[in-house]
Amino acid sequence: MPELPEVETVVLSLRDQGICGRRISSVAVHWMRSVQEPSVEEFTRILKGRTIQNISRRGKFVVMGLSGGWTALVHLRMSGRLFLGRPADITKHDQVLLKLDDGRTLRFHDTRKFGRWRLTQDPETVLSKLGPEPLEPVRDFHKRLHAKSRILKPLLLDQTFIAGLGNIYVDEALWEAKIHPQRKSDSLTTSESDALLKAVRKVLKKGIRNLGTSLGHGKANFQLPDGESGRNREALNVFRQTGLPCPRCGTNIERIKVGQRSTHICPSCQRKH
DNA sequence: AAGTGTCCCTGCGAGC
DNA sequence: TGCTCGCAGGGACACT
Repeated sequence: MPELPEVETVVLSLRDQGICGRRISSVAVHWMRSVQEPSVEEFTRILKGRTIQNISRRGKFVVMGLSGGWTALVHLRMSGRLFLGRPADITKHDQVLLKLDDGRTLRFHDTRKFGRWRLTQDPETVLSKLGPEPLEPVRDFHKRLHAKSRILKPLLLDQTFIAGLGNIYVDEALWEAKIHPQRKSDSLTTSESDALLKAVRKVLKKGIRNLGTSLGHGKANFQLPDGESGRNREALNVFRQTGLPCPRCGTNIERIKVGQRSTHICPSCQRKH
């Protein structure tokens, strides 16, 4: 499940492989709903002939700046991947294909078909709704936690509160900060809020260093654009570690439900009260 | 305002 | 072996 570190890894990798400056020579959309806006016809017509000028990340969005003032926003959701490869590599679940002028093809591969592309001249309409970037200076984190009375985990997953976190890194951060996911956001002390933000940064940076987390058994859900998979899975402390000893205290990790999401905690380190 | 339920999808593991 | 079934999960949206 691509979260901030996985999206960052994809962006850096595509940039590293020289995607910037390449011209899109043709476009093919195999699953219509992979394109959220505009219509598939317009999407294809507008993209064709444009140059990819830059690529970056905002929250979990891949942001591609194109010639002529257009921007492509790609959200990978559950299973989306972006590969740069030869046309011969094309496989079953490639939903959107951009053929480039150097002979390579940018492939949007998405087995579960939840991923979405948007092509817009005003990306801020979408991006301005996102909360702050956790790896940049975050102002008034404690104050913002106390401005609401929300259950902590769903709040951290809310992209308008803070951008880029998903199920994996929220569980890891809450464990790191020794805070129970069902605590109310306005119950945290200032030192707990500080510890939480530090923990969020720590787990995200570690995820990026490890080139992302690949899950699944054998088949990686997340892969780098060149087909390699991240190695952060081995670095996880609680996520999908149910029944295994907590690396800090040895108590068995438990799996609970918080807001319909499976959640992993150490019942000794993370107390509700 | 905060929380719950439903939908979108496919692959996988469990149970028979 | 081969089938069905339920689950996972980010985000949008309707509803309470």
